[in-house]
Amino acid sequence: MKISTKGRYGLMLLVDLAIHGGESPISLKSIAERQGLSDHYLEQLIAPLRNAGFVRSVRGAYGGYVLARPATDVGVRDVILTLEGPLDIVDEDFDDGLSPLWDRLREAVDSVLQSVSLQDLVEMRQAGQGPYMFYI
Amino acid sequence: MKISTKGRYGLMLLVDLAIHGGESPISLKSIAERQGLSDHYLEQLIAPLRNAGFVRSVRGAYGGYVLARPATDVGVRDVILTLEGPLDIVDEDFDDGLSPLWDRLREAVDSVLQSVSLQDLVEMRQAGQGPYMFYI
DNA sequence: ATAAATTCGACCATCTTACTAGGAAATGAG
DNA sequence: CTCATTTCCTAGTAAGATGGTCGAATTTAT
Repeated sequence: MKISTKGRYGLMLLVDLAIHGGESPISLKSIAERQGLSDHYLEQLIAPLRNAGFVRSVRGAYGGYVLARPATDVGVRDVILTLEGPLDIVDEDFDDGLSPLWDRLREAVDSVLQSVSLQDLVEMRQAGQGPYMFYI
Repeated sequence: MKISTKGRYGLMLLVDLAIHGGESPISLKSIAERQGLSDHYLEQLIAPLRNAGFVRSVRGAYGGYVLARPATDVGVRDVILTLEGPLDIVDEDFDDGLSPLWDRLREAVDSVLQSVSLQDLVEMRQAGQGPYMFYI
């Protein structure tokens, strides 16, 4: 019952693009260095994000990636869905007679993810890095 | 991001015990037949449930298992926790700066599971098997 | 041309899942 | 006592997912 590093790296990737990105594209290498990740692995994660239209790519020297839409218009649920596949809590094709329970769980998760945008994550990260950080 | 068959079989097991169980113990074999599962596999699932005190076992001929507590006193969250381990949405030992998001997700899942008892599952199953079943 | 990038396809080690197999130990019925 | 029944315990295992690595082809700014 987990969200794997696929989804997490993917979100970190987009957050980094939102923070450091502007007009000109940003290379995966620079993102990987900033976030301490493997740039070769990030390639595999950004491919579906590109296909799904979250980012645009610019090939060649000084190329890289740019957010295709403003961070406020990118839903975390859609990103997770793209990288992790359908967020079924249980395997659908096996009936245990408890589907109302699994439905309620899925709705609960869905509702949280639905309510958060990429911009929210940006602010979340910046709050975490700020000089006045407290754990309440 | 799933609850595996471990947790689901475990819940089916306890629901079956709650429905068909009374004074005398019920054998895993009979449960396995009713639910269409492998009795040998169920053994492995009921072991932790026994250790956690959800069921009592009676060895020997005409032995089996009995619910240790009334179904209303058994929380679904505790059962899942016993069978699936901590229901962390993400791996804790890797900081992506997004912990508030993961915390909210865990709380949402926790709150749903917390609110459901084994007795609720019994009624859920019986409603699903009744003659007047509608999908709203 | 050359260096910096993306893109593409193959490969691999480790872990989890969902089992199966076999037997030892306990216990009630006859 | 003995035997069938049932729990209890330890291994093993096939398939899939996870989390990568590696090498090479392609594109493009300078």
